[in-house]
Amino acid sequence: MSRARVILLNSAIGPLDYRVPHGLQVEPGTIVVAPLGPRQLIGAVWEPERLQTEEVGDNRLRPLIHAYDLPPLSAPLRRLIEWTADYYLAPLASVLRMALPSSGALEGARSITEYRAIGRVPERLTPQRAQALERIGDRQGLVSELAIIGGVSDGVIRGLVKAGAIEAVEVTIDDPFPEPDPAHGPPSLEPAQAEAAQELRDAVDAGEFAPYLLDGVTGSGKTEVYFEAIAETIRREEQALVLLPEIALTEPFLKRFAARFGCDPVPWHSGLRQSQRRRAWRAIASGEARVVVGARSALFLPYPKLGLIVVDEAHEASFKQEDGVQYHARDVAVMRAKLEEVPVVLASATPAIETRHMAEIGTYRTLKLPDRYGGARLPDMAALDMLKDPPPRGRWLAPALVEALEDNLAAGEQSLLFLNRRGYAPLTLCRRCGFRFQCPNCTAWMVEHRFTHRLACHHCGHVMPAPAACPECREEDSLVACGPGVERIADEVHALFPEARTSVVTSDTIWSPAKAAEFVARMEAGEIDIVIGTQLVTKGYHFPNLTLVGVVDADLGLAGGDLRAAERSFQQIRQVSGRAGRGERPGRVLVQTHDPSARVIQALVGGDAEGFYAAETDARREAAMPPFGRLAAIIVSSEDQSEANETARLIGRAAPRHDNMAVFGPAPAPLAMLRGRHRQRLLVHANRAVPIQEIIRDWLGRLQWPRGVRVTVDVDPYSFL
DNA sequence: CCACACCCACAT
DNA sequence: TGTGGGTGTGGG
Repeated sequence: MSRARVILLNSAIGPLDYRVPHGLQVEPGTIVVAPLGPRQLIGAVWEPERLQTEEVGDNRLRPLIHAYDLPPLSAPLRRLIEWTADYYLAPLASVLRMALPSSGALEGARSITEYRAIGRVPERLTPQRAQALERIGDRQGLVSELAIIGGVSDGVIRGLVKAGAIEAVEVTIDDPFPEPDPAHGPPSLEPAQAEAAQELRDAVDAGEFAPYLLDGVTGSGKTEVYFEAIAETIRREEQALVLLPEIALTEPFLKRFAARFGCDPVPWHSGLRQSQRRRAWRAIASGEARVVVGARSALFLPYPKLGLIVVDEAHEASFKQEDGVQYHARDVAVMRAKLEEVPVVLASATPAIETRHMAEIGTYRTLKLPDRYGGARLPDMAALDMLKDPPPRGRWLAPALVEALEDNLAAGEQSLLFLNRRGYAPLTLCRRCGFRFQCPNCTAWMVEHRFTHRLACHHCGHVMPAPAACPECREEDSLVACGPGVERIADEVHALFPEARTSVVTSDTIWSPAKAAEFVARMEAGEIDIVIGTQLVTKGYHFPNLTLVGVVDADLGLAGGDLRAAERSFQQIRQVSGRAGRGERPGRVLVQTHDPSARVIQALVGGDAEGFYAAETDARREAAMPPFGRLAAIIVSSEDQSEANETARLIGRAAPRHDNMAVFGPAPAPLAMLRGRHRQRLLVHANRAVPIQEIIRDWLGRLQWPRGVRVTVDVDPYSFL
């Protein structure tokens, strides 16, 4: 009897064995439907020797219900799914789910039935029938369409179908994607670019695992370089995958892609509609989709002929998934490239310390683009001391920055103010009784959004109408906004320059590629003088007339003091600075800070990236922090605070002792309550050589806790909330 | 995870 | 005796 071991799309149960009924063809990777109790679940057939299960006798096996007529998940993808589940301590089913589309796409491509005459005259040729056949000729369409063309009723057409004069044709409505043309818009590359492009083309041709760090300052033309590797991949009729950190970035990418290759690539992101998702998934799985550009989730799709992976803006923290399977797309991309035996390019102007380290020890090859493209110069940077030369009370822009904005307006050039804080004000309090608006579900203040007249929690999405009176002391007009958000800066700009045309760019205003496109178009048409934006505007965009960048609060990212705070601030301010002076006119960057002597600020202003990175890297090495050591966070959460605390203590007490490993906590997580759940955290810190996944799996696997308590492990955590 | 059996508390 | 909610368990 033929058996199959199946991973079901149900993260609570392990692999199960099924009987393969006669006539069903399955092999590892085949996507199947299997019965589970009274239900039917989708799953994937796996190599039995790679999965442990309790042995079950033949007599207890139920038969598989269906095998989809789709290419099986390839062996490299199966290994990637296993590796990801293993490394990030996630259920196999959860990782498998990322490789499969929602069930709709598994059914055949959507099709409709059209009809056309086959040129045979029916036995009974009535005048109506003759007229219809005459007029229809060799045209094809729905019954109703043919009836209109033929000038007859639907019934006549149906009669002709029955009489065998017209036949049914199944037509898929999933149009094929256009083929990008590598010869469409050949680039003009500068010598350093051409050299890097050649090396990448060679790597694509070699068809081996080869990780690259493509390191070039903002505006140095990294995209053009990896486009040449993509062109080579297309020529070889293989597939290329480009990962971008946010969908807001796809817009400028798509434009440049279309200019180079004559059409759009296949997009993959969370904003796709069901039908688009199905069409894209099927095109990818069939190999028809040549170039896919997507968010992290595109990484697990079943490319049958993958030839190249590019991770653009590879330093971006948003590549780390923070819910569900907490994987880092940059790292998984490298692993996929290794398993698929293809090159992978990590492109960044501000590579992460982890990535730089891999390059330094020679694991990654570095391709450096030292200069800006077309002779454009990096912007001049200066720090503004907010203690020495502060803005007036209730304002946030220092006089020197206001002056610079004024000059830029007069010169007809565009400016950008960067503040990584959405909304109007991060905190609202009552002047009379001191009441502060807190989220009922989270340890967080409610953020005022003046555009929508609401208070919102940025962690759980809880909203309330902006109140007129204090809910505590009932005093009216006693509520004051504390601190600035981008909306408040926009207000200040309006007050200072009533004639200036402004645009606030945050995830509240740019929530779709279409919105991003609209913003880009308005910028390029010169319809915006001053952009006020969050980190959404720090990357990817290229506006030649943008010559001034003001960083409203350079100290913001340094608060909290987590492992990567300084690095992140440096990257963010560097990236946003990179928006200035990308055309012929030079750019200028003014950085507002309360501590101009801070290392980050000094490095930014002095342009000493190398010195900054060297110092940060030394500090990490000293403290045995990543990449020199390993971290994992264990988050225990429950709606019941004492259950969460109890379980966290239980886990803490059971902590195994190992050389070169330490367990800290439990302690309340920095976000002690999130979405109504109380959270405790333990932190595991170990030497690089310690197999922490294995240790944590054993450790937690021995313990039990009440239902309702969730224990999640974040391997290589990025967020320390 | 989901469906279902089981048990107990409380209403009828 | 009936019903509903909480709890525990099996699912191949």
